[in-house]
Amino acid sequence: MSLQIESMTNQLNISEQVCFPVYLFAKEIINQYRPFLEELELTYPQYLVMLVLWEQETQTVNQLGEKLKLDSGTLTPLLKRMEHKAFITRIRSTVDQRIVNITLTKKGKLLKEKATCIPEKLMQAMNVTVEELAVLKNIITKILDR
Amino acid sequence: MSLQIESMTNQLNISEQVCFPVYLFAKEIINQYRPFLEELELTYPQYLVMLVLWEQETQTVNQLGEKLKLDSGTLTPLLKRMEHKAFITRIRSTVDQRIVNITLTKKGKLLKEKATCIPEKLMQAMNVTVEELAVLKNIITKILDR
DNA sequence: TATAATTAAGTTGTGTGCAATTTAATTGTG
DNA sequence: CACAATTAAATTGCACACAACTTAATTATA
Repeated sequence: MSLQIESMTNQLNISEQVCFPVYLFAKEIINQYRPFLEELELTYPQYLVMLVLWEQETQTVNQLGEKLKLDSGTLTPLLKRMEHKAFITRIRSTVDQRIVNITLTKKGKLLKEKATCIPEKLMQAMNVTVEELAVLKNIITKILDR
Repeated sequence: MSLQIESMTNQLNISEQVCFPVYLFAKEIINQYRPFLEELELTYPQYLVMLVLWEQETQTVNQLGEKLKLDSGTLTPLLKRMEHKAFITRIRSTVDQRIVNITLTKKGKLLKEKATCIPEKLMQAMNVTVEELAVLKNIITKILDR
């Protein structure tokens, strides 16, 4: 009895933790994206880079890193792989030789069309409603913006 | 004007996506845990293993994998690192030689005390309320349980 | 009871993610 | 102008995460 009570009120009980479901949820989202993104030859982080570039086709490594919260240690090899797949070009700025400009190729721009259906497909695959997503996004962005 | 409207209604606009904040949030949680877990010589996934083992001190690799949604490709090297730090033992079952039993060492059990304050510290570090966490957990577990 | 099927871990290979450091270029200051 | 400080990427090293495969052991079945 006392054992059960201890277990039920234990802060370290994994079922009580919020961080664990968030961790599982983030992994599950990436796993649900995988089959759709494989058709585009993209991983999830690479897809995020494409999302940012589809909004503005040329950006520095730094700008991408700020928007995606990734450092050059992650981005440099990731961008090299994307360059190898011919979705982007990596061209060092002539004005400031420290800066590398990342630009969408024609192939990269064309990929946007094939990607438009993905958010819809993912919602269906995960069986979530717009309302649930709205509440989630609302709480999470509120916390992250602090 | 039409460009602005296009941008505002574009499903691929990263600011419209829910998956991106979830991805950022999960990373942020791990980053907030890092300094507290470093004091215990644990990474976040290793901490999750400890949470599960603190509830039941002996479990197979399979059982851990099911609870944490990790496969042996992730768990085997992770558990070897935890064994090396003497938090657990890895002993192959004599009844079924395929099975490896993971058991907390004394050092591993003692670590629980030092960990009790972590959930509280994390809530303060991330500046979140119990209510926000409850709503988050409620929605996420509902989606994951489908 | 042989042998096929299944199961549990482990291995290999690829791709993040981040800390710490390095390299090269630019900017700031005496 | 010289030199220190700063900045942008790249590099190195370590730890996941997962797909695909292998190995060894157990179970099921003809």
